Amino acid sequence: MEELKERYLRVKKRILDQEFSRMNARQREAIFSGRGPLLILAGAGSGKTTVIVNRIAYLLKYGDTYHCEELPFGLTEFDVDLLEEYLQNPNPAFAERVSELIANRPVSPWSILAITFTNKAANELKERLIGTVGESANDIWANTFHGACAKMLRRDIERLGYTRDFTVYDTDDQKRLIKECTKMLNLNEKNYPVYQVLSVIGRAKDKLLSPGEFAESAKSDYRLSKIASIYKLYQQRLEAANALDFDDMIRLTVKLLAECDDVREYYQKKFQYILCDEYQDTNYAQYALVSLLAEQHRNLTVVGDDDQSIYKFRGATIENILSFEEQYKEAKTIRLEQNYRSTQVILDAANQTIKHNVGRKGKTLWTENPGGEKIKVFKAKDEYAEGVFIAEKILDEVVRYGKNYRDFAVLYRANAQSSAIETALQRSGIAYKLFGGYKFYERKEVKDVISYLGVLCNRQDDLRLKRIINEPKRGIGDTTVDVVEALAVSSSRCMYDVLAECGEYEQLARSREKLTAFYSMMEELRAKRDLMAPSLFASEVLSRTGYMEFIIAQDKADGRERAQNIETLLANIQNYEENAEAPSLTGFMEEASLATDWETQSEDGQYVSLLTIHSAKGLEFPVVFLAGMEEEVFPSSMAMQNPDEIEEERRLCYVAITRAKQRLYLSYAANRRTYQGLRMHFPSRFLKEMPTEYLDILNQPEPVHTYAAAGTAAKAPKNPIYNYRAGSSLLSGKKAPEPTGEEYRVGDTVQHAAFGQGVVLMAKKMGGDWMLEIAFEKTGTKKLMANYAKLTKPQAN
DNA sequence: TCTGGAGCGCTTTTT
DNA sequence: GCGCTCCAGA
Repeated sequence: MEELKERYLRVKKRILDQEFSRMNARQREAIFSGRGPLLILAGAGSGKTTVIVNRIAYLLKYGDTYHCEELPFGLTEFDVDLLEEYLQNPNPAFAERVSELIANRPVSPWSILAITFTNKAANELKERLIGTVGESANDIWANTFHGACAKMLRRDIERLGYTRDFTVYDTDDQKRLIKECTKMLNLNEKNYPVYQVLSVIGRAKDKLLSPGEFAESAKSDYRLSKIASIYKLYQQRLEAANALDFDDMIRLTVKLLAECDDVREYYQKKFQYILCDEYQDTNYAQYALVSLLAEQHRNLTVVGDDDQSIYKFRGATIENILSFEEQYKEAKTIRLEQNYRSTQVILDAANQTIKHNVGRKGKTLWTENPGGEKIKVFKAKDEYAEGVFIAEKILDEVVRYGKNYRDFAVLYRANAQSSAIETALQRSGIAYKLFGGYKFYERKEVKDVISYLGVLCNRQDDLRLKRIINEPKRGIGDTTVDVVEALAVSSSRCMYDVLAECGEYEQLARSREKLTAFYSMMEELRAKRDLMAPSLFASEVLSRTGYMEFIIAQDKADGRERAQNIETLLANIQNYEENAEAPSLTGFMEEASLATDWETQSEDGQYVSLLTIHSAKGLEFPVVFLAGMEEEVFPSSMAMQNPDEIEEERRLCYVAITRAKQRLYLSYAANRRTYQGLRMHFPSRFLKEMPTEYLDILNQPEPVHTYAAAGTAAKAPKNPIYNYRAGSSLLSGKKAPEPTGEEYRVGDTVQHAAFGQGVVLMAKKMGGDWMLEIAFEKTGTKKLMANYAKLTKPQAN
């Protein structure tokens, strides 16, 4: 008997090892690691997602069997013989019986919760799960944090005093509401700019601070306590509107689980295994959520990499990963350091770059892929030329290496950078797909339609009611709207309810007719809401409200495009209807508010991907272009004041580099148009941080007049990238300015009495003087007026 | 109540 | 370069 057990356990492990033999030993350890908390410290490209997918596949098929010492009931010698035979010669005919013999209480798909951050990552995970375990993967909860929370809230939010028809407010809605609150409190919008207030409130919510708690903590700070009062009002308004912002979705789910024992127990029991990807990017609220859910089974797997923490701005705290072992004393930690994605050259460049960060745990990635091509660096004269370079290289690679469009990604720091690249790709006829950016659901006309539908689902939504009550124009002006709102506030009702009884109010006498007409139209539509399919209902709304007509009638240049966007919206609703299990209008609205780039899944994929580095996180591409490698672009000018933020930018750079499997192109523009106008740009410090031995400078800049030409001994760094040239080519086309006084051009070297020597980044003629932006060698970038600052130009030539 | 024009300040990154 | 706000005028 004893012998049988030993034989069984040995052969079981060997079969499992064999089945997962494509994984390395560390990865297998992670996959087979049984119950209990597990921390996987996974470097970029170390097969993190593969481990998650395989771990889930293992759990579904075998349960936690690898370390299990029990024998299956009624195991016979014959069974063990079969297993041993199968190990030597895996005959598919016996596969099922073998699984049966090996498995130990397989886990059901619906008992697994896998959480990611971005939609893109969630979709990727879902697809790979379906590819690995088949259709049963659809029952796995593989969602973003917000997606998972929305699911839980739809079910039980009534316990918190909201109704199930709650609306999800996006950032634009949030901003409008905050603006209103700021005004209501008689605070000056200049002193309390929306985006600042928004971020303070967001950070408070990330920490699960209620308005009261936040006010308490902000007591000693006048400004913060004012913001606390905005927060308080904002939250009241949200609740009155039966609306949740993104942060509320997490916060309220935590609240729901903390306050309702039965709900908590339900999910704690349900989710036997919880896996959380990108754990380094979780904030406190998300940490609390995961902890609560995992409390009972304690089968929590978190995966993370401190070098890839790039969401500090959103309240992410690295402590969550650092303290994991403390929180779960029995936790097991596995480090994955072997990289399967990139070539050694790419890895070395990434390692060298991230080494410049002080605050990190330290980790060295290695790979068995030796060598690799050098990283190609290109200097473009401006952002459009950068796009042209990328387009040319893509076509070149397609021809030379037989690559498909889908093998390429163009990454950039900020969405605004995409347009020049798009133009170039379009002109070259390259199919591309833009991820994120100006999101479809943020377009005015789309948002208007969504607002109509929103009010029709959730009558309490004053914010959206105000948006559409006079769109198209119905003669209901601001004054009337203000009166309705005031009446609503004073009677603690919503504006829609006031409209219902507008006949009773003396103040509304003049606009009564118009208000009633609007109200009865909305009521008529509301009555039809549940009788029609969502897409049909939406078209009905469009025609009945006159909105579609209104859009078409605007025969502006973008009228067609707007109409088309609305058509797309209708198509999306239809598409949702066909795919959702139980389609409903609210269901659609939820998807619309969360899934920003959802239409991406269902395409054939023959396109180049254009996306920000943030949204490229967790993805990989054979060939990566990293555009805009310039100071003030990347690192972003917003981050340059603060060393901590520079480190975050550097981690972002690390993420970007490590997306590439085979080849990496870095490009930068000597001149770039931003909203500040055309400006000269310096190459990014991150380029300088990469050892030149890994770089292949594609266009050796011609010998140029740099600092040296201006009289200073050659101080230019040895790295050839730093031989920037006066980027005057773009400006030189202009007429020569009249010869009075000194002329300034971008790229000129100038001397200032106090600041020393510098290079002109931007020059604008203003009156008789010049407004200059100058990068001084010692003191950094300054804006000055030329005459006032008494600049001199050392004579060159 | 609606429209148009001037003026200003702004966007980093995601859900 | 854009979008928002403010203000004047119909």
